[in-house]
Amino acid sequence: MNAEHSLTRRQQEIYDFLLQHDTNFANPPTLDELCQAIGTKSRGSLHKHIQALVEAGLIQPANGRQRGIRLTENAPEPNNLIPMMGFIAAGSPIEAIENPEMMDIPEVLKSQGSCYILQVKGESMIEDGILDGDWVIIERRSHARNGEIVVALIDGIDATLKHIEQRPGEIILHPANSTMGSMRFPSTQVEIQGVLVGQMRSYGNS
Amino acid sequence: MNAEHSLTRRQQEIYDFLLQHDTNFANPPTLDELCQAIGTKSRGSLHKHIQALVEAGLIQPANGRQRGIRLTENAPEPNNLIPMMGFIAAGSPIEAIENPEMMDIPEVLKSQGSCYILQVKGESMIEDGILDGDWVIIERRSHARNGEIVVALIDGIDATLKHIEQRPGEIILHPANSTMGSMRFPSTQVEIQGVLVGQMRSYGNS
DNA sequence: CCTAAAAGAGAACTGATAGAGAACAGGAGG
DNA sequence: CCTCCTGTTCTCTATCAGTTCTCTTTTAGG
Repeated sequence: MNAEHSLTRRQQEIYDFLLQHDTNFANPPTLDELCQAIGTKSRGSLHKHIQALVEAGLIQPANGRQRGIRLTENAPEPNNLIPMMGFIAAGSPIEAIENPEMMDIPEVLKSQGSCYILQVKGESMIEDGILDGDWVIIERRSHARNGEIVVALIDGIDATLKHIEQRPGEIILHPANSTMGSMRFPSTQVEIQGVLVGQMRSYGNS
Repeated sequence: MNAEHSLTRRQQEIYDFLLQHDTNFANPPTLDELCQAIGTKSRGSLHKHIQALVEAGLIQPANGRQRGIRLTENAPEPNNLIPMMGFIAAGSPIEAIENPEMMDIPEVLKSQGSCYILQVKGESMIEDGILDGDWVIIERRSHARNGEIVVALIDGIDATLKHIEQRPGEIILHPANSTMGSMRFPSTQVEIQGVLVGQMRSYGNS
């Protein structure tokens, strides 16, 4: 976005310290604490460096109310908002929602890639602890490793959530429900739409 | 309407004290008692902090009749950040974490009340789709309806996640694992610490 | 050697937080 | 009635943290 604001020696030093401090302590350091840690006696001088880092977008500008020097990354959750796209049931098209609601997802439940949410209908994955009504977080991907749980599109119409087993020329989809059988298709007939990376369930608030 | 919901250092300190006091004593503390506990000499100053906490919705506004500083029933956590408090395994104390990490939870996974997160160890609830390593969101509550899944504290030591069945004078805890049996205790021996309201699982990033 | 950028020291200012203490109101109880 | 307890409101300071400023020292490059 902006020009390459290369950091000076001291700026880099301060930024590194903040990164380290961030992982070790709950509260961001104050200017005075920074002075002591970095080894300088003047708040004023240090503040000049802080300003440079703020302009570089690495540090959150002070807000009056909140104290401490805090990195931009952890303060306002950037956007972990991912869309709730619809419902998925074994053997029917994904029931899309016209106006996707965004949900704020904790970091650990999503992957690096582009994700979306589907709500599960049916019990085909019940033995893996995926129940009717659960939300699943899907990473948009067209390939998967064997054994992963994928959203598979069959004949361009039916979408289903299953374990995948890819063999030469064919793809086998395994449910996690001993009352159901596996399904076998020519590779050309199945398209991987995404891979399961997270799951959520709400109790009682229906 | 809403102020910045971030508490100041002192406000947090006072709120923490009240939470702790709440679990140890029957009656809420008076302003003077609070002064002594927190370590300040002025009721007036302390009252300013109390007002801030009232505005944040964490403390009940005074009602004339009732004396004492009392917490709001089911006070909401400020924003949607709720703390990851530790691990829960059937039949051992909750393994607390010294520095609770906050997780940003989607609205649907939590309840109105004060919540926290535990990570499940073991397979005692596997048939309800609660697997080893899952995160569960617990609402702080001391009562439950029969059939709900609760965090139950047995003899003040062992914590466990089970279905609860309350009968006159006794409490039965049911696992969701057909290889395990139910456990039966006198009511006095079991304390409900919270009720399961949500659940999360991460695939593959482990 | 000279110059400009980077870094440091220190003083002064601003606003938010915090504490002390005085004064007031309203109920409980002797 | 008066007095204690408790919550409330108020003013006056003190302290802390971030900001801004000026002046000097160090460092790097031509």
